[in-house]
Order: sequence, then C-alpha cells, then structure tokens
Amino acid sequence: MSVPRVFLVDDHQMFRAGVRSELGDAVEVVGEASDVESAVLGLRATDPEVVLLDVHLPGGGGRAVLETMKAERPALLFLALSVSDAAEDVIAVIRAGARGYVTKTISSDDLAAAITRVRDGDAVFSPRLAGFVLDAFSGDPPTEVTDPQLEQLTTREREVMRLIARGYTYKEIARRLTLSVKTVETHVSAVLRKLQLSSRHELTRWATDRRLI
Amino acid sequence: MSVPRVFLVDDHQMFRAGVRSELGDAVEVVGEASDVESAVLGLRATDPEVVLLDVHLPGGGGRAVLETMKAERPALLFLALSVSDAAEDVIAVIRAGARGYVTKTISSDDLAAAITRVRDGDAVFSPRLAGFVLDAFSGDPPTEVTDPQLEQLTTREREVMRLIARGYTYKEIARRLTLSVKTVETHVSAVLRKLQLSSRHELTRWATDRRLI
DNA sequence: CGGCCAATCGGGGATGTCCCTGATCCAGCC
DNA sequence: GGCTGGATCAGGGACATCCCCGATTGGCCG
Repeated sequence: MSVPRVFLVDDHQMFRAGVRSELGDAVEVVGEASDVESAVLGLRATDPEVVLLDVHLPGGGGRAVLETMKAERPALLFLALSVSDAAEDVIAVIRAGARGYVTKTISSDDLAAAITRVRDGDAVFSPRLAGFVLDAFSGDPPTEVTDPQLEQLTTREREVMRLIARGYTYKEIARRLTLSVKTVETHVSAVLRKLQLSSRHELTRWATDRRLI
Repeated sequence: MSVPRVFLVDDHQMFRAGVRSELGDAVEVVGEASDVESAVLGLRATDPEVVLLDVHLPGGGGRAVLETMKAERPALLFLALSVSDAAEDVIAVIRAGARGYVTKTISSDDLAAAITRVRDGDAVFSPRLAGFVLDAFSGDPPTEVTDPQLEQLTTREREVMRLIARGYTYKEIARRLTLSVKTVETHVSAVLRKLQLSSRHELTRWATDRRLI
C-alpha cells in the first residue's frame, strides 16, 4: 500500500510546516498553496489523490477551490480542515463536495489516518462533528430559542435571516441552501416585514444586538 | 547572542510541530503544552524566556495562563498568537500582560524575529494590528490612528468610510456631506480598493473590528 | 511653469436589493 | 372535501451598489 499523495492548502505557513514535519512518512506532499488562486494553479499542475483544504482561506474560502476544481477534476478527494466547528461551515463545505471535515486540534496520527481513509473512499469527521452532520442531513434543525420576535419567523426564514445578517448576497444564500434566488428574496421580504425593518443593514444590527450571529 | 528559550502553548499539535520544524535553529523549544493546566505545570517546571501563547485555548483561554503565571513569575515574557485579528481579543490579552500579539498567518522568519524582539524587551504586533492597539492604550487624544491601512485614505475618504460602515446609503451620505451621489460612489470605490475589500458589508466588519464606529 | 494629487462630478453598465403580484405543492385540520 | 399556512418559484419594476471610463478645479512643489 503506497502512501497517499497530498496537496496542502492553508494560509498558515506554520501549519503547513507542521503537517509536513509530522506526517512526513505517512503521506507524500506533492504541493502546497496559501490562497485560492495559487491552490487552483497548483492543483492543475500536480496529481494529488487528496487535497487537505483549509476552510478559511484568503481569496474566497476553501469552497471556492472546491467548486472550481470539482468541475475539471471530479475524482479529486477533498478533506476539509478548519479551526471552526460551527455547523454552517461544516455543512457548507460538505455540500460543496468535501469528503470529510476535521478540526485543527486533530493529532498527527489521526490526521494521517483520516487522509488515508479519504483516499480509500471513506468519509471522515471529527467525533464532535459527526453527530450534527448526520443530524443536518437526515433530520429537522435543533431546538430554537424562544424569542417573541424570533417566534414570528418560520424555520426557513430564520436560516435565511442569519445568512443575511452575516452579509451574504442572495445568490450566495441560494447556493448555500440549494434554493432559487427568488425564493431567498421571498424569505428576506417576509423577515423584514415581520421584524418591521427596512433593509439588510438594519437586520444586521438587529441580529447583532440579539447575539444571533 | 544565544537563541531564545521558548515554551509553546497551543492546542493544535500540528501548529506546534510547524513552529518546531520551521524555527528549529532560531529558537530553543524548552517545553510545550496544549491546554491551560498543563501549560501552568510545564512553565513551573522549565525556565523559558518567552512563552508563545495561543489565545484560544481549552481550559480557560490564553488569559488564564497569563494571569496565573504573571503572579509567580513576573519576568516571563508572553507573545500572544491567534488566528483572530479582532480588536477585543488583542486588547484583552494585552491588558492581561502579553508583550506582543501576532496572527497565525505570520511567516516563520517573521515569527522568529518577533520572538527575539520580545525576548529583548520590545513589544511586537502584526502590522495590521499595530494601529488600533496603540490607539486603545494611548488614552483620550482622538488623534487619528497611525494604522498603515487607514493612512492610505484621504480625509474625505475617511468621512465617507465611517458613514458607509454605519449603514447609510449613498444618497443619505451625499445629502449629509452636501455632495453628489456620484462623488460618494467615487470615494467608496477608492476606499474599497485601498483596503482590498469588495463590499460595504466587509467594510462594516473591518471598521467594527478597528473600533472606528 | 508643469506635474501631481485631492476633491469634485458625469455616463453607462452589471449586479444586488427589495417589493409587488401571482402561482404551485404539500401537510395538517375541521 | 375545503381551508390554511409553509415553502417553493416566476415576472417585472424601482432603486442601490460597484465598477469602468472620463472630466474639471484648486493647491502644492520642484
């Protein structure tokens, strides 16, 4: 069994050095990059089996790399890597086609095992994430808080509201939730009307005041 | 000149490995830890000059380590290290006694230089952070910050930038400053280009982090 | 004087935002 | 079966945002 050929994408030079140093024998690092553009160029020029992909990346985030490459190289396997264990980050990157998601607290042994398993076709998740990942793909959203204002909103409207408050465009939200832009517009209108607000900027402030983001 | 004796505190094993691997000759790593408790124990048992301290740490955060140790070992120098460049994080850890703050996007050369400078008594900050850190501690003089990013902006651009970050539309800003909408557009474009941002939403976040609103 | 730059304004165009009307599908309820 | 409400989508329009191109004025400096 040969070691997996891996491409590293992470904007932290120190972290990339750690991966090379700790996984030296367990994987073969065929290239690395620190932003979206150089990642795409590097992936085109090399032939890795697994891409270790940081989620937070200058130039568009890890999803940008994923979406660009999966069209031209569908066989490429992505293992997402992040400091964040937020459900949205996980779900978004999995929806975009990643075959696994681990946090940066992972040990070198576990990371080597995760890379190998992804190379062999498995999906891999950090233990803490496994639960709600399955939850998100086969169940209804977890319990919501009971805020009199928030209660007026349907669950779908609440999802859209959070993304709006974070500055995502309608188009981005549509892609993220697998909806049409028009449906997003409908939900946004409903949210603004129910909360008696008049723009996404006011909504951002409203959500920030309530610590919803 | 001997190399600095360094103690690493970071919950990412991979990152610690990166530091050891990249800074191998420039520093002497006398110990490391991945959480608050073992950091305190390790620091008592060793004699480092500089502690490289992650801000987000299981068991109470980097501040917990700082506050525990500065009582029993006041001469210990702390260089805070974080993925975050948010003003709150920086200010809190500096208040607690850290002598510097760098983000994890730092290169190995810069990190080695930063550690040595802290060992020699300097305070070190990532370029992007230097401005508002000084601002936050230099007290009342509302002198414009010496932020390299902010300095690129002309006075008029700064006025427009503040209003944009507060959510005013171009039309409202034009009326308020007695300008044409087109002039406002010009200024906004210049601000976004100079700060390398791509939308008013990002600008809002940028300004909020820097306490400019 | 000639060059540079901050500040001001315009045309035109590509998107993004927000609202209006109207439509279909499905689930629960009386 | 009829009714209601949640979720989905479409067309069209008004306006906002952001970019490209351009222009003029005034001040400062070598």
